[in-house]
Amino acid sequence: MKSVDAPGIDTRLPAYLQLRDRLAARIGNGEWGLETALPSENILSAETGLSVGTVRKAMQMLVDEGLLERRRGSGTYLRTPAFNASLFRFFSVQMPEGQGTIPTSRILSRRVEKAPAPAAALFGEADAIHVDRLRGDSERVLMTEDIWLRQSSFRGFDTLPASNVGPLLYPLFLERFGVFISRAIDEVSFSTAEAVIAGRLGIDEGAPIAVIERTAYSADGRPVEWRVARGSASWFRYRSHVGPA
Amino acid sequence: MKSVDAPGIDTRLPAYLQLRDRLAARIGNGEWGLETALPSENILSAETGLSVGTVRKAMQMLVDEGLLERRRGSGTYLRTPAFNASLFRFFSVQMPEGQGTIPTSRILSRRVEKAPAPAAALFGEADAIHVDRLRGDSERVLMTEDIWLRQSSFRGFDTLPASNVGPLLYPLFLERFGVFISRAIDEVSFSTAEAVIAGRLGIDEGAPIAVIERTAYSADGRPVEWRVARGSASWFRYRSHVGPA
DNA sequence: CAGTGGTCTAGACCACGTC
DNA sequence: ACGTGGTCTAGACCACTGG
Repeated sequence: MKSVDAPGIDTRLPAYLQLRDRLAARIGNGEWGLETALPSENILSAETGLSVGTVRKAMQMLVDEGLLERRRGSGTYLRTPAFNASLFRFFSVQMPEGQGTIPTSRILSRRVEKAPAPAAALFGEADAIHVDRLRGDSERVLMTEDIWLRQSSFRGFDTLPASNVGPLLYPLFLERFGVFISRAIDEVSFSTAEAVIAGRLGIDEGAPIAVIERTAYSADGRPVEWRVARGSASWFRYRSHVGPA
Repeated sequence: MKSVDAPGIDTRLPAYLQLRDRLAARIGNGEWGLETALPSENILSAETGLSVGTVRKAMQMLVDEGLLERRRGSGTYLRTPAFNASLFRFFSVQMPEGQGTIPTSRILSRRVEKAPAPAAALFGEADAIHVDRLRGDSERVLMTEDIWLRQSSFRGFDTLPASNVGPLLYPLFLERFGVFISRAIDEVSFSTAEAVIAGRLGIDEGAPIAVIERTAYSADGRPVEWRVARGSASWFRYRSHVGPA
C-alpha cells in the first residue's frame, strides 16, 4: 500500500480513509468549483497509486457524507443545495410542501462580540461574530435569529459588503471561507416572548414561542456555528427524520 | 450474474439490491434471533453464486440502514437496541444525558377502532389498532400517547396479554410480528391542553403543550405506525440530528 | 465515440474473536 | 488454529453523458 502524503493525515489509517481526508481538505480549500468535476476515479487512482476500488470507496464516503454528488457518464461534483434546503424544514407549514421557496432574510447587524457561554465553550474562543437577522416571507417576519460564528473560521465576515451576503449563509461559507457545513444538531424547545422578540415578530409580549438552538459542524468535525432561532409557537412546525434517510 | 430467486423480488435490479431485499425479508420473518450470527459472507457467497464483494455490499447496506451490526472475527448480527434508544430523544432534558433510562409506560387501552384520517390514509385501511398510553418516570406523567398501528401488520396486538407488553414497543413488534421499524418522521408543534389531556398530565386546561406526531416505517418501507404524543411544553426539549450522523 | 461512474469478479493479505 | 469481517487489488463489462 502506498500512503497518501499530506500534512495532518494519520498514515496509520486505512488508505481509503486517508484519501477521504485528503479530498475533504482539498474541497475545503476551494480547489473545485460548484460545476467543475473532480478528477475521475481513474485519474485519482493513477495519482495516488491506489486501485480504482479503493479510490471509489473514499469518494463514496464523501458522497454519503453529503459533500459530493456523482453523475454517471459525467463525473463527480460538489454538492451544496440539497443540504441547505433541508435546513429550512421549520418553514414546512408555511410553504407548499416540497417547493423550495427560499424565505426572505434581513440582516440587522454583524459584529464581533463576547460570545455567550454555550458558543464560547463550543468554539474554545471568547469572542465570536454575532449576526442578528430576521427571516420571513414577503408579508411578515416569521423568525428572529441570533447567529454566532467561530471567529477564527470566518474572519472578515462581519465586514463583508452587504451585497455579497445573500439569504443563504451556508453556500457563502463554502465559497468565501472554505467551510462546508456537513451536519448540525437542532434542539427544539418552548418559551415565551420577551418584549424585543415580541416586537420583532409582531406578537404580544409573553406570547408562546418556539426556540430552535442549532449547532452546526464543518466537514472536519469542528463546531463553527451556534444559532438560536425564535418564532411564534402558533404556526410553528418542525419536521425531523430519525433513522436512515 | 446469477439472479436471486424469490417471490416479490425484482430481478431487473442489481444483484446486490436483490440480495439486500431477500435478506431484509428473512430478517423480517424472524429467521435469526438477536444473538444468532447470520450466515457468513463466504457462505452467502456460495449459496447465492455471487462473489464475496457483492454479498458484502448487500450486507453493508443493511448495516447502514440500521438492521445489522458487524462484529469482526465473530459474525453479523441483528441490531435493535441502539435504534430504539434513539426513539426516546424527546426525554433528553428529563434524563441524565447519555444514560438510557427507560421511561415508565402505562397502557390504558388497546382496541381496534376506526382510524383517524391521517392514519387511514397512511395505512390504506379504515380500521387500526388504537393504543392509549401514558409515559413518565417514577414520579409523574410526562406524556400521553395515542398510537395507531396498521391492523394487517399487527393483528392480535390488541388481545396480547398485558404481561407480554413491556415499556418498549419496537422490540415487541420485531419479536411477535416480525416488523422491524427502520425509520420514522417526527413533526413537532405546539398547542394547548384540552381538559382530558390536561388532567392526565397534571397541568391546567389551556396550558401550552408540545405535540409530536410520528410516522414510523418498517424495513420494507411501508408506514405501520402513526402516533401522537403530547406533553407539557414547559419542560419539553426535542433533539434532532440533521445531515450525516 | 471516448470517458465517466455502476456493477461484479476472484482472488490476496490482515486484524481480530472464539474455541 | 480457524473462521470472521476489513482492506485492497486488477482486472471485466455495462449504462449513461457528452462532444
